[in-house]
Amino acid sequence: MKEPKRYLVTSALPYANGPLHIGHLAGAYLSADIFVRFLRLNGKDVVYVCGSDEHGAAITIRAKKDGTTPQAIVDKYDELIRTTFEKIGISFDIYHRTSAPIHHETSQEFFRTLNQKGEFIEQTKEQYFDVEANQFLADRYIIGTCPKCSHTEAYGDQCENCGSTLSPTELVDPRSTLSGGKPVLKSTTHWYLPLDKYEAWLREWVETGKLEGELLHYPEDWKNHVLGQCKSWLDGGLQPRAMTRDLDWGVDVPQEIEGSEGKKLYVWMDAPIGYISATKQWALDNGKDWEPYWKDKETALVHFIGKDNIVFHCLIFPAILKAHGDYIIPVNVPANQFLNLEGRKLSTSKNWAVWVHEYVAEFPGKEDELRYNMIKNMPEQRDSEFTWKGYQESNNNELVNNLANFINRVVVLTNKYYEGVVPTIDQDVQIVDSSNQIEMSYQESELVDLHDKLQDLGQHIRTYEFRAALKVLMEISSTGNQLLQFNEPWKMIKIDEAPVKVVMNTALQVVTALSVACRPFLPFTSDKIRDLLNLPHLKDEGEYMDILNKLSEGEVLIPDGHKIGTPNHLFTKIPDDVIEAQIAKLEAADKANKGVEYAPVKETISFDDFTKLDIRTGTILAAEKVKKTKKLLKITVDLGFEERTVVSGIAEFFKPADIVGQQVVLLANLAPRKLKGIESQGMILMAESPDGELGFVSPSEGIGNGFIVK
RNA sequence: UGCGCGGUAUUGUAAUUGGCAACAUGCUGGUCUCAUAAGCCAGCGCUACGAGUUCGAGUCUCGUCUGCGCAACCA
Repeated sequence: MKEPKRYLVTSALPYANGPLHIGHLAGAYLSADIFVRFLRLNGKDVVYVCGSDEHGAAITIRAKKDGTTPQAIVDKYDELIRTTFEKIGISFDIYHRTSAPIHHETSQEFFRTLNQKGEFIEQTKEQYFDVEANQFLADRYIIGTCPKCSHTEAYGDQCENCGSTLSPTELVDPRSTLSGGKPVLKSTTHWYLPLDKYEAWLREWVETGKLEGELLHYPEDWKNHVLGQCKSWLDGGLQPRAMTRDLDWGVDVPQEIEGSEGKKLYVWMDAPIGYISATKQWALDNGKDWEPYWKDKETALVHFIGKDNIVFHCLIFPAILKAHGDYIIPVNVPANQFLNLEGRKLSTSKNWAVWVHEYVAEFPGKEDELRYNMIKNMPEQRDSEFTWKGYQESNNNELVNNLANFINRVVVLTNKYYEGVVPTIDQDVQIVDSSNQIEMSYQESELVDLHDKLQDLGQHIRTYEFRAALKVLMEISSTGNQLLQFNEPWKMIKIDEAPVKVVMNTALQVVTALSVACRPFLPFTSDKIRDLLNLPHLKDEGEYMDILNKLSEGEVLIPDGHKIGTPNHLFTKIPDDVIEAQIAKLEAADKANKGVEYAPVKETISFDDFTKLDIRTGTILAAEKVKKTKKLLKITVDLGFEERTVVSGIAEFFKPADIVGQQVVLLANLAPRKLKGIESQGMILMAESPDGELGFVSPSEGIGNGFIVK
């Protein structure tokens, strides 16, 4: 495969329903930003697009809850997300939004074309409709009683209690989570994309990189988990997928199509096409032509996403593009895994997150410090973790002690010895090189080494190994520290000036190289280093390529006689109290969040209904984990007059050994039921907190076993 | 439950085809004084468990335990 003529890079569209947290950054934005900044520094033709995803039911529901309009919600978060990205230095060529007219037109055009080409299948199905909320309900918005285990809080697609897969119509006594009311079945027609029809070419394309005989990518360039998940889907057999929904907030199905009334495009017929409409808007704004970026085979299309989006970007969106015709499909989808925070999953609803807009407000001027730690811990191959302690350490030990300190040493010494002027050197003077060797060590050999490292760094970025690339950057800085250390210019200056000039000149070349090489990762720092060197800021127009060329031609990067600036600390240490405050804030937010939402009170029952229940006191005699299950414990309860075996889904919260002797309250006349082959004879009553934590309900001290509870 | 990706030093992470287990941090000792109590040098310490294939296994196979994800509109 040839070097592409141009690149079109996308990051997943953030949903305009909340602010950005560090998990978003780690997933789809920082990596893409590094990639495109590097391409620009190599003089490549690249367009980087993104935008707010502003449609869908969640936004409508949110608006209803907040007593406002969907448009207001979307405007608020689009603005917040947009400025947050800008502050943290994500360098989109355009950040668009899916509410823009040009996007509605583009996605409708896609739908129209697919419809005309006969790609869709129309199907009519019965779906639950919430009369009160006046909308059809997605499976997740319906809860009811599980037909298999009688769990009363089963979702429309699955029962979390027994794990069985359900369809909403199987639920006994279904109710809407929107209004709480009983939904009615109503028939509705949708357009389905027959993904099963595309399965063969999708499989060949993903697994071999070949499409219609043409090699489009090497599968070994794709990440393991990306290939794995695609194969998993393909092996499971692709199913036709509805491309329309009954919603009132989204892109209309084109009006001239029969039956389009009240129908909106499904998110996957909407959001990814946002990449295309964003490109169109960018072209309009800049007097360019958008089409080569999406239609020319010499364009490399790269989607940066989180792992939850893999199948949509690797299978469904390519299928849509190909079904439409004329469009290219992605050459790679370097999905990242997930970032955890202090040992727990990031969660917007539980407020367990570091919000990026808060970070930039609380740590002004420290954007690169966050970027650095996040790139260092980017979940490239597996889930990884952000901790405030780790952030502090990487800042203090690596950015301050290694990088900033090296640059500061060079600037200070240059000012001290040469009044800030880059010294002219004698090429024939030997120095000690950075591996502590003196044989054949002239400035030239040291600069060859620098050239190799820069090349190595670039190679890692091209193969989406951003952590490895960052490591090389820090090695360059370490090498600089060693160069100073081994040559000890502060001693040598008293003996012989010639080698000091060589060392300082070389160190200044390294600093200049760093100002360019750090650009993709630490854009703000790049500008600061350029200021220290009294060189113009980078314009991101091929400067990386330039310095590589210069080095291979044996030219210097910063000329003799150039007057540099005065010393200034690039990074400062972050003290313990700042970190402790952040951790405390996180915990406080988490605590404040607990117990906020109460489930609504259920339907009134008669006293007779209540008396049907036989509830008894008891004590746990023994407990053991049920093999091959996550949640189940087999528990033996003493009821005084007999012992009962009960299988209970509490293993996530209690260890078997800890609950022996626990007094409990047991529903004793519940119909026995087999769970994992063990007969459960009753139900231990538990209190469940709004976020799903369980606690025992137990009689007060001194109450014996087998007593009736009423 | 199926399927996918994992489990590596105190901690966080690396390891093209099976071939000396690497980097950062930490800790111990040494050294330097240009620099932000920074730098540099030396040392300490590791492949979840059990089996198999192999001259050789972190890597391949099987089993066990275990984390996460997808299926199920959170990057």
